[in-house]
Amino acid sequence: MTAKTGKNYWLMKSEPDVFSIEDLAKAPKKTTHWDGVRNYQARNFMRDSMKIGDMVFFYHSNADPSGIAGVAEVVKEGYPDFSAFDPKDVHFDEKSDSKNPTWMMVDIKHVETFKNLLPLEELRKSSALKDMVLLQKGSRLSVQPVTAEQWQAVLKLAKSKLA
DNA sequence: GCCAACGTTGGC
DNA sequence: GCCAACGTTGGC
Repeated sequence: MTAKTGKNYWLMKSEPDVFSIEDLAKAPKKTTHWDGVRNYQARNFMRDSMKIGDMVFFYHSNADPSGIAGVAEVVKEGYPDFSAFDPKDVHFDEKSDSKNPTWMMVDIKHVETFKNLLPLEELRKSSALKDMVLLQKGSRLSVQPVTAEQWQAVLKLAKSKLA
C-alpha cells in the first residue's frame, strides 16, 4: 500500500481516558511507544510501512465527542512491542515469543494539538474525506493509512475551526 | 449501557 | 476449510 518514496500519512486511534493527546504532549520528549496493538493489519502497517518523518493524526475514540485531536510524527520505526512479553501487562500475549515477536510498535512524537477537536460528525460532512478508512462503515482499524489529499483536507478543516 | 460489525478461535 | 461462538471495538 505504501511502496513509494516520500512521506506517508496515518491515523492512530486512542481512547483519551487511557491515553490522550494531552498525555502525549506531556510525555518525556513528547514521545511514546504505541504499544498494545493486537490486530494484524494494524501491526503490518507499523512493522512494514511507517517510516521516520511520516505524519499521524491522533484520533480520540470512545470519547465525547470522538474525533481528530491533533498531529504527531513517527520518530522510531517498527520494533517489538515488549508489553506482549509481560504477564502483568493488560496487553500480555502468551503466544508472542520474544525471540520471534508477534507484535510490533512504533514511537510517535507530539507535533500539534488542534485548538478545537475535529469531531467525527464534521469529518463525515466533508466530501473530500468520504473515502477515509476511518469513515467506512464498520471500520475499526486502529492504525490506518490516510492519503495526502485527505491529510490536506483534514488540516484545512481544522484551520477553518480556529475562527 | 446497548449493540452492530468485526476479528479470532476452535470443533468438526 | 467451514462456520458458530465468542470477545472486542467504538459510535451512539
